[in-house]
Amino acid sequence: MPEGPSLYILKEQAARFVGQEIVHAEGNTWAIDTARLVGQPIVALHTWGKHLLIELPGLVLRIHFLLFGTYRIDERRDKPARLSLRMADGGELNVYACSVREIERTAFEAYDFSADVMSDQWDPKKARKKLRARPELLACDALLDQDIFSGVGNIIKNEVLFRIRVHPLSNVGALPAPKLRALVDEARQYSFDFLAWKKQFVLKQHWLAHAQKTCPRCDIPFLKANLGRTKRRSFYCERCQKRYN
DNA sequence: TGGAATGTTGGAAC
DNA sequence: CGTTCCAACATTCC
Repeated sequence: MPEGPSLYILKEQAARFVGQEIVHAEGNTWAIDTARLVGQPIVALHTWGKHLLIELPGLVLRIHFLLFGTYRIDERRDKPARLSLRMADGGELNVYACSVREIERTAFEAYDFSADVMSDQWDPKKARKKLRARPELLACDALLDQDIFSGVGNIIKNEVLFRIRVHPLSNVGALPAPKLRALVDEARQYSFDFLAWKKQFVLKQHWLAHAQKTCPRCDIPFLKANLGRTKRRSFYCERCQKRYN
C-alpha cells in the first residue's frame, strides 16, 4: 500500500477517529507497550510522505507500511494485526505487516511538510533548490529521495519521467530549467492523479509506463532495468525520453 | 511455484 | 570516522 497518495487516503478514512479516545489496544508490535495507549485520545493524524503519524497527548506513533503493509478500518484481516486500536465509537484502526515506532517529540516537530508532495505546505521552490544543489544525482534517484519528494515511490517515479519525457539516467544538473521545473511540478501533479485514480480503483489502468511493455506514444518496446543508486525498476522509452548528462 | 515487487534499515565493509 | 553497499524483513500475486 505504500506511496504517498495511499497514506493520504488512509488519513482521510481515519479522520473521524481524531478526538476519540483509544479504549483498547493490542497487536504483535514489539516496539510499543500497547497498554500505554489506552485512555489516550487521538489528538491528530498526520502524514508525511509514506509515514502515518498518530499524535497522542503522551507520545507520537509512526507507522510505515514499507512494501507489504496493509490496513483495515472497522474490520479485521484474518491475520494478526501489528497494531489494533479500538476507539470510543467502537470503530477500529488495524494495521498489518508494517513498522510501528514511537518517535521523540522533537523528531515529530522536526518533520518538514514542505517536502511532502501531498501536503498543502509542499514547496516546489525548495525542491528545485535541493535538486540544483545535487547536480550529479540521477533523475530516477532524485524522485525517490524522500527528503526532496516525500511520498513519491517507484510507480510515481516511472510515470513522472515518462510524462516529462526524461530518461531515468539523466543528471539532475543537466536538465534545462523548464525540465527541472516540470520534474518537480509533475511529481506533485501525478501524485494527485494517482490519488483520484486510486480512489476510483482505476489506478493500474492509467499506468502509461510502470510495468508496461510498450511505449504508448511511439509503440516501441519499453526498456526495463534496475537503475540508479536505488536499483529500482525503471520502465522507459529510449526514443521518447531524452537523456541529459 | 519460485521469483519479484508500491520500501527502508542497520550493520558490515571500506 | 564518514560513506557506501547489500542482506534482511514482510506478504501477495502471477
